[in-house]
Amino acid sequence: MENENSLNGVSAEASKEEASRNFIEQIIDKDLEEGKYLSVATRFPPEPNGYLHIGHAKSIVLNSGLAKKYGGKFNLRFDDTNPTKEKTEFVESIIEDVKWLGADFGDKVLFASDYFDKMYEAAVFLIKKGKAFVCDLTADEIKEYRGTLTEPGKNSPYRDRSVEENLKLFEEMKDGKYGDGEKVLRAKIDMASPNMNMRDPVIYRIARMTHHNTGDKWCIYPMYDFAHPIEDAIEGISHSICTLEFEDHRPLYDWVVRELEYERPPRQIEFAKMYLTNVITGKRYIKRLVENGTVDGWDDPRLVSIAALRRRGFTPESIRMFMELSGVSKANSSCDYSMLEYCIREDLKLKKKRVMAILDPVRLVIDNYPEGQVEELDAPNNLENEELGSRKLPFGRELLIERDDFMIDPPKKYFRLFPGNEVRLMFAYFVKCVSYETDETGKVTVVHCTYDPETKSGSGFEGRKVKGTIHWLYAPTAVKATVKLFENLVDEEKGVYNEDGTVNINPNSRTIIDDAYVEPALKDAQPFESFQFLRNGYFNVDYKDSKPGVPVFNRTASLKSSYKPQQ
RNA sequence: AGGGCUAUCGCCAAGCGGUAAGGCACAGGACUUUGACUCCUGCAUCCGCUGGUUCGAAUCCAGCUAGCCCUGCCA
Repeated sequence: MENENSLNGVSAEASKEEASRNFIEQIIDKDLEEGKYLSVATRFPPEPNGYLHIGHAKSIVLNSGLAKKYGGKFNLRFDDTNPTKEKTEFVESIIEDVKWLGADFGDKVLFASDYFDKMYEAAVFLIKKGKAFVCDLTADEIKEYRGTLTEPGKNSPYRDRSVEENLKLFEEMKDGKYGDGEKVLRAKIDMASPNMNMRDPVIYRIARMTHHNTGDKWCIYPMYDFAHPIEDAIEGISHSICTLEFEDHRPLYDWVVRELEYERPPRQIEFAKMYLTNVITGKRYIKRLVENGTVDGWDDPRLVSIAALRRRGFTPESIRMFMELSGVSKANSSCDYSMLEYCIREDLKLKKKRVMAILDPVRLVIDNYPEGQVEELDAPNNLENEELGSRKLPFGRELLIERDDFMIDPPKKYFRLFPGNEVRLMFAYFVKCVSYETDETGKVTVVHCTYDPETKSGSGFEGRKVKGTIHWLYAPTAVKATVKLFENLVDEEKGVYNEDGTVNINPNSRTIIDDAYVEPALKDAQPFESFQFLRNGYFNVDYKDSKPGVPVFNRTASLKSSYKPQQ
């Protein structure tokens, strides 16, 4: 019955999902069963005030995934109720990132600001019910009146204004009769509530700012706690999923939808944000790193913004797999980066061509190979996926191999090249090291080998086996390329943050290799193209630094290795 | 400290009174034209602590402890 063919972790995970549902799905199941909702509608409601990062991806994948799973709808809605922080630049980048992640929001982007008229009407409705009042207290006074965590607040002296007066005052606020901050509209709830959010929260403030969407139409703007439930209700959201810090706001959320008398009010559910261990996501920290040149920009491949992950070579599939794997709960947690790396390797493994690149070259000369002779060898692009076909590789007397694939005096269990040892050149012949040359500093400059024509790859030679297989490039046609290797931006020994608010940067977070070499065909690799460089990892063509014919490769992830160099 | 939430293997995370799933990581081994992949094997006698209820508790009760969040006219 069950699909037994699970090539990757996601489908295996998906079938398990049938048995074990996360706590949100359990709530939804129950709601649907009880007829509380007829269908599922979710949303991702970012404020357009910055770039999206891996943490936001959790919410996007969760919400859009839920809608898909339950055959419901998923909305992308900008929560743009505070013009002082928001920019069109960010709405564009967010749309791009959400699309890239593969979340289906039905081709329409929604804006909270499109509901400003309805929110205004809702506020008037509350005033008429005697549930909201215009307050003249200053911000400082409101704070004073609010009380503290352990002491109740006290009522505003303006709390008992008549409905008529409130109506008039609120309209005047809208019409611009008052200066910024001069008056606010407040919900009339309970100044003695142990929940600070319920102590007559401000629901509308005056702010003369040009809004990125509505321009100068409004000088009053609704607060999050008032606006959000209305946005959800207008869109027919069933389950409004947000993060843990809004748990205390739920009573207010419920108060708003109840007082506004919505028929099938949305339900807020909170989950724990997912973090990655030892990464920087804070805007102000990243801003500083960008400004002081520690990183290239907001999409520096060492960062974990969606744009950075994309540039580094992560795929939407790998991000989604990561979110599946890491689960959903209410316990604050921080995932190891290794889990994300596992996902990208898993996704790329069968999809990408496996080619040869030499990151740190040393010359290898096959002494008994005819000078001037060049042959074309056939090399499968992916031994585990025939569909990727094969390519021809030039081979001749002078090759380039990886410097650490040769050792003059190797430790035990080193089974690459060393004097007297024979290894296989991948897709080519067995070669045996006969001698080597060094420069005056003792650095190896040339490795001399002899090859055995009988051992040609694909010839079916079974005469003897070798323990090691190394990769190589035919020197005359190898293409020089730049390769960038990355380590965590953060110094993991020290942890992310210092007491003084600075971050600990790993001085070796990026290694730029200008004289790496790749196969001839890679000269024309296109931006965002990915390859596995055999034995070196997965690499992706940098879309910013590459130029036509001169690719720059970012290492997305290394390959795992159980080889431990011994003393 | 007033309120809210959370505590299960190094990291995620199932579990919902019947005697600790799974994944990542890690460690062995097999296989191998990537020391990769794949495949085996191992990895919590114990569920923050202490009591209690029960034939039986990670799951129920009580009390503690620790962590996170809340006093924006931010979201």
